[in-house]
Amino acid sequence: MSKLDMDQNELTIGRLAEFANVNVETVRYYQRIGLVDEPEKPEQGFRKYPNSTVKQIKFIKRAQQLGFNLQEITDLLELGDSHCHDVRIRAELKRDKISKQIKDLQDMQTALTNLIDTCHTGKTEPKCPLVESLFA
Amino acid sequence: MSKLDMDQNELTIGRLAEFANVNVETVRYYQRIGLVDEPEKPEQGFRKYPNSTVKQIKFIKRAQQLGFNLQEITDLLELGDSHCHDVRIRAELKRDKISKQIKDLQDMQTALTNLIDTCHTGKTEPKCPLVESLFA
DNA sequence: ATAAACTCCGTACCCAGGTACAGAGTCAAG
DNA sequence: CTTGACTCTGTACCTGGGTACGGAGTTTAT
Repeated sequence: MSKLDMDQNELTIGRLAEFANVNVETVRYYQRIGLVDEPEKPEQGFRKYPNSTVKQIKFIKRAQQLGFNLQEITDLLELGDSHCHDVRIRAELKRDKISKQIKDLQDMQTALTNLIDTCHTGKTEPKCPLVESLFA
Repeated sequence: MSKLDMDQNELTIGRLAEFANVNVETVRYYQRIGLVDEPEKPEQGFRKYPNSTVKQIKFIKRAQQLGFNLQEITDLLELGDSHCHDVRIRAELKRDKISKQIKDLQDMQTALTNLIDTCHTGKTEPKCPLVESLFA
């Protein structure tokens, strides 16, 4: 095993960030809030990060895309491998929350569409019926 | 017209906030960002707000519920009565944005549901398949 | 051996949309 | 005429998810 191979498993923060497609400052931020472990600082030189941290950050980013916030992701990671049932419960809760968000947005959409229709009817009104109906 | 009637049309900030169902600090905040006009401070006593400000704040709150942010609401109010066509365009743009948000959330929902199904298949796995598949 | 590039550390700042609070002035009721 | 409730003003703080920066120290390439 060459020194180069070792290096790929012992990343500096810059390379870690590069592989994980995040900013270096983001990694430090995740460490600050306890979402990612910070390796001990060696006597000599810079901190070394294992390859697994790349995966962990990618996990975080995927979970964010699913609508989990960082606190929820922290909780998920703390649950870890052991409490599969709890993880599923959380995923289901999140799915339900998303359903509600969708419903709210659909209501907004409907209301907006109604307003826009109002606006279409009165062509050259002195006052915009859309604004008027929001005021009413 | 009694003095009491006058008072109802000349509100203090506290009564304004009460009628508009917002916090006094929120009114001040809206004034700070130029969303609501701040009346001149009289030589003697406190500022007086016209009843129309109540309507204006309620408009803001309704528009927020439709997904407009305060900057967009500022723009809408500046357009005022005159440019009905522009108002309609903005409403349509907002509606389109909401459509996209709904689509994104539906994608999240699908992804979460798939993960939850994965979780159901492996009953008593040593590692949670849901977490594993997020890591993969 | 030196310069560029990187890391470390602490702290400050960004966004939106407010909320909180201190200290002073003012108003209204009893 | 005093007491309690309200207003005014300025400034600081909050949440979430980062980003920026300054002045070290360290490493790597030439």
